[in-house]
Amino acid sequence: MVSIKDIAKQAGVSISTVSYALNGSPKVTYETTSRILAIAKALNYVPNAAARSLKTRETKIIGVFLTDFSGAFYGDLLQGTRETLTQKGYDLIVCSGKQSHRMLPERMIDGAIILDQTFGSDEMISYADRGHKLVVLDRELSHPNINQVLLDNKAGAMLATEYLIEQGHRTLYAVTGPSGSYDSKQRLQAVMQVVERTSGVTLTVIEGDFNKSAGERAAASIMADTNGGTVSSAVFCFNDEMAIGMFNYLAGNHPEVRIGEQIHIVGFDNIELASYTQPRLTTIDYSKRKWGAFAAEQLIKLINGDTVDHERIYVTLLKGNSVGAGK
Amino acid sequence: MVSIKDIAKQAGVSISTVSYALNGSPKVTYETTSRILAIAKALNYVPNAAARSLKTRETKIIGVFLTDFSGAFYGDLLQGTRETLTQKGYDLIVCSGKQSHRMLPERMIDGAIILDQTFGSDEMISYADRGHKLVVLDRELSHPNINQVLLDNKAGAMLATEYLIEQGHRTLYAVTGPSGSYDSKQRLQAVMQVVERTSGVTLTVIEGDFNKSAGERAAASIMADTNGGTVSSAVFCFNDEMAIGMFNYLAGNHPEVRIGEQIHIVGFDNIELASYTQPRLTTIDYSKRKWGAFAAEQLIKLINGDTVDHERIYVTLLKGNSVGAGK
DNA sequence: TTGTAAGCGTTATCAT
DNA sequence: ATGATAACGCTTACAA
Repeated sequence: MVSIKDIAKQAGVSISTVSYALNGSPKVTYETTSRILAIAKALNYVPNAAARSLKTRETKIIGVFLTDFSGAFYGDLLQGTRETLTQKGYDLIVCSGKQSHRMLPERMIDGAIILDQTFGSDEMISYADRGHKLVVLDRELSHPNINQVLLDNKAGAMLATEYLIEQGHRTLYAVTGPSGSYDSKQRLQAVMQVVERTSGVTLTVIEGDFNKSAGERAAASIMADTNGGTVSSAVFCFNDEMAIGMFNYLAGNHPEVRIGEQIHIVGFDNIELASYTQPRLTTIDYSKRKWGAFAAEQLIKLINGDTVDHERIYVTLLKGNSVGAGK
Repeated sequence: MVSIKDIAKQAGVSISTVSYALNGSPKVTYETTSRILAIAKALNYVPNAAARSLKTRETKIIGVFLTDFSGAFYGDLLQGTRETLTQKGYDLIVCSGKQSHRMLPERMIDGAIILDQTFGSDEMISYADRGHKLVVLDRELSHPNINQVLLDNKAGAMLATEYLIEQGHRTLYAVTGPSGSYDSKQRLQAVMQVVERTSGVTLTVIEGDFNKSAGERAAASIMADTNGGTVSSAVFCFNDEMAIGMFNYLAGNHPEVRIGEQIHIVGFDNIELASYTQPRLTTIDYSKRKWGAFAAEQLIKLINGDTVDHERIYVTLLKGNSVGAGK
């Protein structure tokens, strides 16, 4: 491995001069600087990150922590994050799994953006207490070193529920996320709020887990409830994944039940797949890229010691054909 | 930041004893070890990655480099990689973009798995020359420090082409990837080989780029060619993404043309979306998880100085309903 | 303008 | 069984 020491030797100067030169310090003559740069290039010199960050106590790398790499959902978010970070002079790495948590306390990254239910809040707080900077995307967490960038879940859930009611539906179902999910809790609260202030509406809550299989199970249960779709029903799945599971189940087991006629379905997230369902899924849309970009921005501010308010990502109702008018 | 120095002071021992104790060396008494461990925990001690890897010259982290984070395609691959790496005591980070290339030469990672067309082969070779270990998933590269784990592109392309011919189709189209793509080149070669040894088959090659839009353009061009689908045609899209672009274009612009009847389509990759197309896309399938796992395994072997042969991922034809019999 | 030297937090060799 | 100490490659006062 070639180090600044080797360059110094070659150039006949001291290592500090080399260091200054490499970092473009004006303290070194243009002449020596360019000579040193030339030698560095000739020797194929590459700085050693470990040595540098041992000294500077920063790595210029931000970590994004996800539950898994299933991607479909995260692509745009990461793209948005990366763009912003690049522009601020930071690099981005994506991590998943308990093992990789160490990257933050061990200082391999300068900060973390977290969208990972399995990441403990207490764990995060203990990191924050030690001075590490975090942005959370999936929970509320109050700490000077933690910022939140959250979806406007309540607005989304209200939009969805009100739309179903507006369309004349009175037999509502809500398929939730896993019990620990902040997003799911928020959505359910909003749904109940809307239902409570509307008379004549019945709501059945079905516990799900944000996976396709939960959507299938929910569909089965609803079919049992509604006499095989004879009674019309309107379902708000708390994410698109489950809505699609529901589509699949119905297509496979009840081909006679038509979505948007006997059963009406709304999702949440507007994932890519949602635009390929037949009929097109009605869902809650928001800019995943902006979400990622905001998170990055907030994190950099935290790192720079700027004050930051929590951010909120606004959502809209995207009307597809999976919801029709109630009779 | 609390360091082993602090622990040493508290415990009234030297830093070397602390270091040994923390690393579970048998040189230190069980007594002192447990005392030191207790103090470390009490002080909330976390080792500093930079300092350690400055000394040990390793980070126990592997980087996977992708063209982008669009995920849909990479989820399983990364999952497979991560499982294998975890088992071998390594962590995984996912990187994308030119910026992040520095991680390898700067020794922030112990090795790299590369599936990124934009990563220069010459760049990789220069890294390999300096002793860095790489596994490439998207090109052939001969170097003692580089291993390849490649798809069996030829087999896949042959399966697809032969199937189309077998089904009685004679007017074939091939929609390729971008000109630089190794996978695309391999597939095209195999297609041509099959076509050349079969009489009465005409092949038209349409240049694509692995994106949906290329599939749309190709569809338009084929429609023009075949008098709006009046003449039957059979298309091998070199990936599913383009095949789906083709589905979209046809659904939007030629609803009267039925896939699997007037036009027959085969894809490559069997991405998740492929199972949602109507009709189900016929495609070339392979285990993405196994691909990732192999790559990880090979890389660890390289790092350990073991000898490694190149690996190959086998593929199969997955029959959907997007190809029917030719008349 | 350039050099000297201390120090970042570890590991590991050599003494004791 | 434990301690002193050098070293890893770099940054940065401070001195010259």
